[in-house]
Amino acid sequence: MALTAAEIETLAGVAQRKLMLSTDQGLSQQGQANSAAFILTRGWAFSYILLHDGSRQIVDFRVAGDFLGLRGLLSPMSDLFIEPLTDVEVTEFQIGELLGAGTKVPRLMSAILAGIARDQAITVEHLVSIGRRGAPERTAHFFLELGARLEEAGQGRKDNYACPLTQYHMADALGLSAIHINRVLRELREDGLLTFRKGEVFIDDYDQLSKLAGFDPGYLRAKTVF
Amino acid sequence: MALTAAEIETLAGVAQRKLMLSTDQGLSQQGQANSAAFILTRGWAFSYILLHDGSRQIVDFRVAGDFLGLRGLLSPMSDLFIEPLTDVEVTEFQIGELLGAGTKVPRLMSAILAGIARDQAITVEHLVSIGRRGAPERTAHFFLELGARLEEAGQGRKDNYACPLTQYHMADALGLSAIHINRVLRELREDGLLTFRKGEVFIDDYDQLSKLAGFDPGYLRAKTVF
DNA sequence: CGCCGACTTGATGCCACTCAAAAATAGTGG
DNA sequence: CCACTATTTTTGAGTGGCATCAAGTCGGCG
Repeated sequence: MALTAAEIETLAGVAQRKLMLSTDQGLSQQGQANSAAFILTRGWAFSYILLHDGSRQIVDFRVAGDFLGLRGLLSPMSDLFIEPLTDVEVTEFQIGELLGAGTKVPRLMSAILAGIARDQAITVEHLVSIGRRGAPERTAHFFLELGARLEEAGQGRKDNYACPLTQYHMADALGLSAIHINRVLRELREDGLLTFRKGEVFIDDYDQLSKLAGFDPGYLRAKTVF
Repeated sequence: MALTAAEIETLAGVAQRKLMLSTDQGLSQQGQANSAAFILTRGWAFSYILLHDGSRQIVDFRVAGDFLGLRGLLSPMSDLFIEPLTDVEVTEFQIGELLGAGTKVPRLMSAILAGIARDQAITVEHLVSIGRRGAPERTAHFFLELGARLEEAGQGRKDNYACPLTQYHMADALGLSAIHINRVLRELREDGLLTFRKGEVFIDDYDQLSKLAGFDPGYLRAKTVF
């Protein structure tokens, strides 16, 4: 988001410490205890909600550069859990300090708000997918979004990237059953659109897939206010 | 959210002008042109996304006290439209001024962020509903949330409130067809749980309905950071 | 009175779920 | 290195929830 050197220095003054976490260490409660949040610097994580009947809705997969646990600090008793999906590296910071720095450096606050707005836009797009797109379109859209985000984060190419998800993860993110995800993936593969194999995504026909999904990456861009 | 007199005065210094709008006047583009956003002070509005195939996903219904169009200012080319559902009264403000006031009065900034976090929590809850709840549970949850929000806004009781929605609105918000919404409403009515008639909602058995929906209003509360 | 939007109901069909189980892959300890 | 187990992927069969198509009812309004 192109901060100046001075702004990055301010941010560095806030950043607290790097943490390494592995798959079994949830980090939603962790942050809430000491009102800390995180920026994910390496690996994948995901945020989800657990329903009373045991089913799970994954809200988003988080990759390098994304905030983690911001909402938990602004909303009490957040039932939104966050878990690493791979081993991850996060940098922890105090929410108060970050916002304090933001008040001193308006452009920093603007960047924070832009990040929050982007997360909101992503959630809305997921809502649209689940609410109004059929299973193949939804699945296609999912992998296109991931590709765009990963490429932006320097984690691969938008049409070919490593992806540590199981089909159960995809199912819980897309509001489908894992079995049906499997069938949809096969269909997309046989149509020469997308291949998911052994933790790697190959988008075989980017244009056709984008057209199928109605994918427009506009919502992933954020705008600074000041 | 209990601001002090001084804080409210700061807010009043920001507030620009009251506008009256009727059903046919969209207000998403309106705000973006002059980087203004709104607080809805009377009436109902709704935000939605239009898909290429003409279908519509309603993201949220907005009632008195809610922000309108905040995201459009933080995210470029927002494809999120906002429209009045009834005649509405809004107070317009400049986003820059609001945030400027926020930097001077940290508790105000905290309140703004809490509002944003609440909106995010609401969107996530809709995502969960559409992704993992069946049609009756989803519909029940919808009316319970509306009731809670309206009661908080002083617009009725959580178990009995005026509701100017058509079944088409509900369908597009809940990811169902209007026809199926109709059947679900009948079912809920016949089970003595909820009655929707002529623009008014009666929740006949609040506890049973909450249990059916798995409704927990915790996510509607926001927390101040400072 | 005639029209139009919203609501209601019935019939039919498909998309995606569930149940069931085999095959492939990964992880583990001997 | 191999046997053993757990996890993930894959496929089949049957079912059901919700969509779509079709048509009729009700109420408001010009």
